[in-house]
Amino acid sequence: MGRPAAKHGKRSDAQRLGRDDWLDAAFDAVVDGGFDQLRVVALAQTLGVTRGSFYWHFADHADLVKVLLARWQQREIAEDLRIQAESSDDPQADLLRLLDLALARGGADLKDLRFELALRGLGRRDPCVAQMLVEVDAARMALFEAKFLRLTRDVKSATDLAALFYLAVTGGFQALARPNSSARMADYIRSVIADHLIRRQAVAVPAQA
Amino acid sequence: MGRPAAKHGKRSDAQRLGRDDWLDAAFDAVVDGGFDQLRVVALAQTLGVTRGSFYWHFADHADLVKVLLARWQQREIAEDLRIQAESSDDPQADLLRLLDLALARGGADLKDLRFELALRGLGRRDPCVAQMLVEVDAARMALFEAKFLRLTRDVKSATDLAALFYLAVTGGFQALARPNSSARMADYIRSVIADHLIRRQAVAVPAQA
DNA sequence: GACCCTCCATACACTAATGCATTGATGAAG
DNA sequence: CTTCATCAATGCATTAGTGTATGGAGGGTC
Repeated sequence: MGRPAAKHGKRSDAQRLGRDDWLDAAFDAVVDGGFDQLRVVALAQTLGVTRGSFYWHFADHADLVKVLLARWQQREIAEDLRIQAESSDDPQADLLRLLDLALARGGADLKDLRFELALRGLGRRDPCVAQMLVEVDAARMALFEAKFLRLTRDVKSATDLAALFYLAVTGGFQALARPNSSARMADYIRSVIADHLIRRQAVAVPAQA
Repeated sequence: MGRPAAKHGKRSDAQRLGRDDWLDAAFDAVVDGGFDQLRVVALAQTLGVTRGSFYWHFADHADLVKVLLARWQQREIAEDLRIQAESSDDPQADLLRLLDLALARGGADLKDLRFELALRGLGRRDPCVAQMLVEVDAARMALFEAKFLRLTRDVKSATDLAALFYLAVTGGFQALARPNSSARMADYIRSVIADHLIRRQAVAVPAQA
């Protein structure tokens, strides 16, 4: 069954594990199982080592979660900055690109998307996590508002559209993250949001006013 | 600490528990904690009895979940029919009422809303639960589509608007179910959806065509 | 008052998972 | 070659939670 091959310290084959290996495994475990199913025994098994290794890298289970969350937030901030830098002079195209990016998070297996939903589940109980999510949401909303503002030239409707846009995307997460969710579904959600919340607003500003 | 007051069969005071008492307690436990935190020991403690009682009413933990899910689905179907019966001749007013109903689920503490989110979390892993949710969603969508169809008179846009409406409402669940979610937030979400997805469509059909 | 049905307590066995201490292997630096 | 930091295995103690068997207590019924 592929057990550790020998008794004691047998891992000379250069697949020694680092902190990130554990974090990656934890990420995957959360993706399909949620934070409540995060078990260090399970991680150790998938990594092919015993728990003894874990407690060298992390203080305890809570520490793992803390670090995992911190890493996610860091990446989220980085992603945010990256997107902000890639802003073009066509807000409509930018919004469509943002929409694609959001609905395809984590590639075909939607890992990032599922992770974020698990995270929001955790945030429903842990006020600290909830606070983090509020900040992330605020940052994203700021992005959307800026884009919509250049489309509509009106603060009120830009704010509203950004909110509605984010609500719909969040709702789309729910729909896409379930098993057997087809790619057709993703395309439909994408087209509906694009048609009714992005392209429709463009009639007010023909090309670039 | 208010222990059972004596040793053995001390519950003559007419607070003998029935199956529904356990289900109600389980519902509350899921509302704040999710399905993964559902523990029969915890339920027994909140009900002031030992687990011995539980295993009289239910075969095991899985049985509890099964029955709880069935009861939820039944109530959901009943609610659906009730709403369908209360249909007026003003689709716009109906939609606004539906919106209010959806965003206020479970009263001020949003119990139903939080339960449904926990359920969707479960559905992400259990294909059987996912299937049930698909059916519930389809039923709700049918309702929305019917209303929007009377507003827009166009099948395509009615379908799209219903989908977008449901996406936004689902997204609203996420935003409202977190701790410290203000009533102002609920009002804002409600107004945004109403303004942009319901009232805006009414210009196409002035009063009743 | 014998009988049964419903609900609950108690006790026990079992599993899963954590946390920690100790020991051991490995490779790099000196 | 020794030393040292890093990573991993093992074993043990502990906790939490489940499931089950058994034996009631209480009340209704004939």
